[in-house]
Amino acid sequence: MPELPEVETIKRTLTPCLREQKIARVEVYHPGVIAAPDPETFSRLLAGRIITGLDRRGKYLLVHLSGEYCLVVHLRMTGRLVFTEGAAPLAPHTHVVFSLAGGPSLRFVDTRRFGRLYLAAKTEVETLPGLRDLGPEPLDPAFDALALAAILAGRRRPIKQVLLDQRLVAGIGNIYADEMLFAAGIDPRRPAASLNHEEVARLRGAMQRVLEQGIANRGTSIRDYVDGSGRQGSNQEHLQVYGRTGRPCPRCGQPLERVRLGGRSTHFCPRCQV
DNA sequence: ACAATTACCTGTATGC
DNA sequence: TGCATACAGGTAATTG
Repeated sequence: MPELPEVETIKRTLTPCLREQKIARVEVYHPGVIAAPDPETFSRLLAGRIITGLDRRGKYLLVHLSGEYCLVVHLRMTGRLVFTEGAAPLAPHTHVVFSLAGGPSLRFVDTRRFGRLYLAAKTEVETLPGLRDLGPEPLDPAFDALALAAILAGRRRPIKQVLLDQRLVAGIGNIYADEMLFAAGIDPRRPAASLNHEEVARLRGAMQRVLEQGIANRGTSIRDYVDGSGRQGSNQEHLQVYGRTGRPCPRCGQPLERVRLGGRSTHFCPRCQV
């Protein structure tokens, strides 16, 4: 599922394909995926604009456009944004096609249709529902142990649920949350505020290492994720605990366990994570 | 203020 | 083979 490293990889693979390209025409095959404005206005306002650059904020992809507009995309679980040369047939579940001048296209494909697209003036991007309350970027140099400590202070919720709360930290999903807690040797069920200074510092280091490794491996492809060129990542080959229930812990050999935490499956080593 | 639950969707795996 | 069911999980809305 597209979490921070996957969206970052999509941003990096799409940027050279899309920069300075002109959107000639936009076809919406499933209006439900357009969050705002209404699909007709969405298509009309996009046609003729130049893509000036791409950005990422949490799990959101921002496509900057001429005329001070911005296309905002959230892929949720199964969404894909793929650059396609020429007139290849549409993949199943293709909901929006952005035809670029000269023949190529950018296609939004999403089997479960959870993903959403917004078109907004640049000035209102920060005020969109999902972006307004987004927490800090965990890979920002300013996100140090002190910043993490301030986020955890006073919170009795399990540490994993805090890591998944986009209002507190941006971009972490179920896979990377499990991996970073294993890397830090911390039990995902621990109340967030129960971590001592040393554990907070360790977790912060693990968060950055695990996310950087995900990016270096071009994302985790378990089911649906592919980058902007349609290629799979390789980070699934490096997962230590996610999806490995019952297999030996890579550190101590104890069988890995799975529990449900806040409705989400949570993978951990009962011996290494305390 | 916080926590738990449900809705949104469909493909895949499993059990009978 | 066919059918029912569980499960995957990001976010918003709802309920407690």
